[in-house]
Amino acid sequence: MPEPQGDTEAPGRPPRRGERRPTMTDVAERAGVSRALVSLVFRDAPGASRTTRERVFQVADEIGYRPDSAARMLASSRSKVLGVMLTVRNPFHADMVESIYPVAEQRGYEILLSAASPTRDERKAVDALLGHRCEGLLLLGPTLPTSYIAELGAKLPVVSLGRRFPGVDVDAVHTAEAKGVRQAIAHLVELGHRSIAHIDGGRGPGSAERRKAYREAMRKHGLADYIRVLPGDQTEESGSATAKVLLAEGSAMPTAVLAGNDRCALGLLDVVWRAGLQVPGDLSVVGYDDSHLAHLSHIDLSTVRQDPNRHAELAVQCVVDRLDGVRDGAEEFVLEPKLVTRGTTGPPGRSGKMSA
Amino acid sequence: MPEPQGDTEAPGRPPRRGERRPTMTDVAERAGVSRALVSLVFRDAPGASRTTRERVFQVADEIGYRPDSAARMLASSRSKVLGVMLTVRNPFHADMVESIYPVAEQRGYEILLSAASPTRDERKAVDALLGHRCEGLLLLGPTLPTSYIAELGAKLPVVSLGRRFPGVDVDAVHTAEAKGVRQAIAHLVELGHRSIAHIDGGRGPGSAERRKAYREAMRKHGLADYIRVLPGDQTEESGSATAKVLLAEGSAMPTAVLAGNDRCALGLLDVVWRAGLQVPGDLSVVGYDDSHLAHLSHIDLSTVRQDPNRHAELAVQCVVDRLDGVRDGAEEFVLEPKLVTRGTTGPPGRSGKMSA
DNA sequence: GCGCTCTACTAGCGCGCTCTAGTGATAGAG
DNA sequence: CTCTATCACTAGAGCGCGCTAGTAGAGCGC
Repeated sequence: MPEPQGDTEAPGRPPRRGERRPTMTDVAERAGVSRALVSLVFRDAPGASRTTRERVFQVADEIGYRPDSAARMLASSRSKVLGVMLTVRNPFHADMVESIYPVAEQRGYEILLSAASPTRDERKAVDALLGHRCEGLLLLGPTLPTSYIAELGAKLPVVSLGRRFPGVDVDAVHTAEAKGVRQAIAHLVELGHRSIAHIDGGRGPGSAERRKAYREAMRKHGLADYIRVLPGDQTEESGSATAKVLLAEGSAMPTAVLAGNDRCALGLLDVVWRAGLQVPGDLSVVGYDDSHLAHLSHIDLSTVRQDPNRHAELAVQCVVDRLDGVRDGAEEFVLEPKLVTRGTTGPPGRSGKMSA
Repeated sequence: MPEPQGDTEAPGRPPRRGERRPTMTDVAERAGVSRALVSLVFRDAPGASRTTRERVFQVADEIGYRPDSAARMLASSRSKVLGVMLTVRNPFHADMVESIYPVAEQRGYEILLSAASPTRDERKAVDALLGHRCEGLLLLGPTLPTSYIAELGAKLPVVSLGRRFPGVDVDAVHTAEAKGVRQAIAHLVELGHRSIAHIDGGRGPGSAERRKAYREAMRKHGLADYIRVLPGDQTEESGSATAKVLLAEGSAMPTAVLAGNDRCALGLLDVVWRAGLQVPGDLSVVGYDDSHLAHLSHIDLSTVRQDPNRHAELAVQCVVDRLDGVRDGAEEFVLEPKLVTRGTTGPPGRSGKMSA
């Protein structure tokens, strides 16, 4: 029976659930000023006295007025909204989203989240954002084809986090993958490891660079013979699957593994622990991302830190600067990674449980 | 009418950055019909011939027209948008979000995501959604005070997932916590366990019910003396912390644990595995949620399944029905949980590694 | 011819806001 | 006294769309 609306007559009719949401006009009337003045106050624009300002805010609060962003963006043709496309399961994305909110807010932008998932591809997620008039897009680890990214980039400021799109007019923020890998390998070598394997990240962001850097770093340390890239992707599944493969090798297995990312490292660790091996005694493990997972005290994963905060900050700044017309050409922000050594790395010292 | 734009007339070319985005009027002009007709076509309303319909769509496609949701919701005073508040790190939330999208789409609604996090409380997340004119709200495991929920519920249709708010005019979708717990305990008892502990979920959704049900189930099985509720919350940290406490007890530790949720179970498992104990030989573990994590082959967690798909379906239907005026009083949808036995539960049979 | 219905389409108001171009009112400068 | 400057505020035109009321024309029976 309570149908939404449609009958616009009868100004004083008792509205049902949720009474007509108060508008600027309501505030203006109640405060005894013009609608324009209220608008002024809410936009924090100059031209209103202190007292009036306060009264307007007070009245607004009383009647529960809240500016309508739809009308606002229609009228201003600026939405002040940035769209964020993410994969809802990815913990590193979660970290970044958390950081994006405050940074955007400080710059005066709102955030709209749109999730990609197996049943909802990235294109769809982006489409939703565009429909909501986002002025700029932050794409977290996009796997969209370059041509599509280029098309997007032609329409509005776009920044890709974690993946580069060379030759396309789109900004990118990512870490110097090679450096992180070099640090990780150097650390392991210093601890005395020689047989260091790498679980590949597949088509995931940064994987190609990491793979390449791994090979180079190994060669640089004179360990070319130990180079071993295990196929995988950036999921727990691939980590655990690889773990099983390695465990089957018994004493021939590597003494250290550099995983494609933290999730992968996690999957590997679980299986290894479960098999009764000691970490790092029997196997040292290094992750990549330093996502929330790695911090967890029971995991205590050595990993390559990619500062999600800094990523977020740069990405937002990137887009906002472009919107303000500060910058124009595509730019690439390369962040310094940092190896964080925690409890999953140590000298190779077999504990004798190898065939457990 | 100001002329469209001075230097940007070039049909067929994708719009350059900063170029005025095409409107309905543009489509109408180009197709040689009225604006109203275009509107008609895009709303899929009757009153346009097949041929016209097709031409309009084709022209729209050519110039890259995309309906502006802001204008749309302003004009119709219906946004056709449902807001979803979630905790970005929660895997069970991720599962639900994935299911919510298709269900909402099918019902003709869009979804707006807003994340709560340690640095962005739920109120703020909800505020953002309201500002975007959501017609209804889906709150995933809200921890907001009842009074605030009631306030929200008075304004618009709200459904809470996983947490009940008795006495408030707000719908709720949750599983029959007690049943799930009973099943889990029965399963463990049947396997021969007597000393079954429960890690509490703290203030998390469903925790109170689970705790109570645990106590009752234990009593029912004549195991009142073994009742043991360990303080915790619904994070990995609490699982691992509890694991350490239990491990310190040596042979006095319980033979089975019912965790507050899957994340908690995970934290516990990692520590237990790492300590070299066998699961389920030394300890059986049951989670709660059957989130994505539990499925992972290397975890293979026995857990109480809460169907996220069904949750999503019911929740969306709940809100939509209320919006359509089908229903009015607060309703509670209680779903049947289902114990899923996987690899982390088995008969208690100490493997002798207890002091590892 | 007339009225009637049905289909295909159009005119134009207004959703809640922003923003430009104003209006007075007061104050100091010449 | 007039002239300009500044401040506090207002009028009113849209932003892109939905939607109601309307029109034009075709078809049909009488």
